[in-house]
Amino acid sequence: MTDLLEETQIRIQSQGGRMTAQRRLIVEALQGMQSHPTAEELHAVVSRRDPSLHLSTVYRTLRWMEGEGLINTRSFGNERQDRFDPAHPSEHYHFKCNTCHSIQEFDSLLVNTIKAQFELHSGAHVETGSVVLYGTCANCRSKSSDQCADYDSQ
Amino acid sequence: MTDLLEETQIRIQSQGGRMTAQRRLIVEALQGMQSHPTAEELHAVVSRRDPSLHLSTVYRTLRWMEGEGLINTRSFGNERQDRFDPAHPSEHYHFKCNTCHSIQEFDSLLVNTIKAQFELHSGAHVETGSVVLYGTCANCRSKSSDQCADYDSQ
DNA sequence: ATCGATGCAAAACATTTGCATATTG
DNA sequence: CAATATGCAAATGTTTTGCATCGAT
Repeated sequence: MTDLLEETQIRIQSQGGRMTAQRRLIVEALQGMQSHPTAEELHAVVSRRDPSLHLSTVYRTLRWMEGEGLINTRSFGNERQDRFDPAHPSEHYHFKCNTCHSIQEFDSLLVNTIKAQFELHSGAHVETGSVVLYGTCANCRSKSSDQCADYDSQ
Repeated sequence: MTDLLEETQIRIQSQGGRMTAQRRLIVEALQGMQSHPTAEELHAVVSRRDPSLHLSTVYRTLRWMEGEGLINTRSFGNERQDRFDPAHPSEHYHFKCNTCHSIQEFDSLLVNTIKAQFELHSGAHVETGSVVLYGTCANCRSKSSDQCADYDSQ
């Protein structure tokens, strides 16, 4: 998947859908912000360009893209809201900083080993896996602990 | 933690709290059902013994236990509701069957390796990790595919 | 012109909270 | 008796949905 907008175009047309200004804004915004916004965060961004673009349209577009496999929906830690993640072709995993709440992606071949081990001892067939690590990111570690406190909201 | 009810007793008393019939029912039910019930599933169980026990009491008890570290709150897959997991002393991981939606626990030393690798290449400090595998459990695999379809609700 | 997408408001759903009452220690 | 926990109802926050209207093809 080279370009999310382009791929979205194709999917829309292939089912007689319509590319609207709203959809374009939403997909571009999602591409533009790295990391994994909530629907509201995404809405805040697109609102700057089109203040009348409604939150429900953001949700509808995101859920449709999810159904198309263009994005993935994830819930981290104890956050109440869903986060939306452009669906990279290969499975990847996440680290979330408990201090600044930023999310990093990473990959690890060991997850395949974990899957294989579990399949072997349980008889299950494993299709996908989610790994989320929690801790303190390098950036927050380098700050003094009292500075970090300022970031510890939400 | 040998016995959840016993440990809960101790925590309650150590802070001038009170062991009520409701709390006892909730903790016993949580111990009794293996796996990871939602607040509503737990409420359904305790309701059979005390129909007037309110859902909000279940939530309040569960959240208090969570704060005490007696249980963990988890959200699996795209489920809307939280699930509550008696906090075993050591970290453990989960497999969820996409067909019957049952949850199995497992352990793997490899997760520590994944953590260490990520720490090394990112400079972060990793405290905890969550791993959830998804697929088809041994039980569902042994059934024919059309039988499985009956279980595929929600 | 047609049919799909949007904005809006209301519904749905999970969870939390305020408060009067009941219960525990 | 005093303080804590409960039941209930109402509030909160997130996501979904019905419907009249708008807009893309």
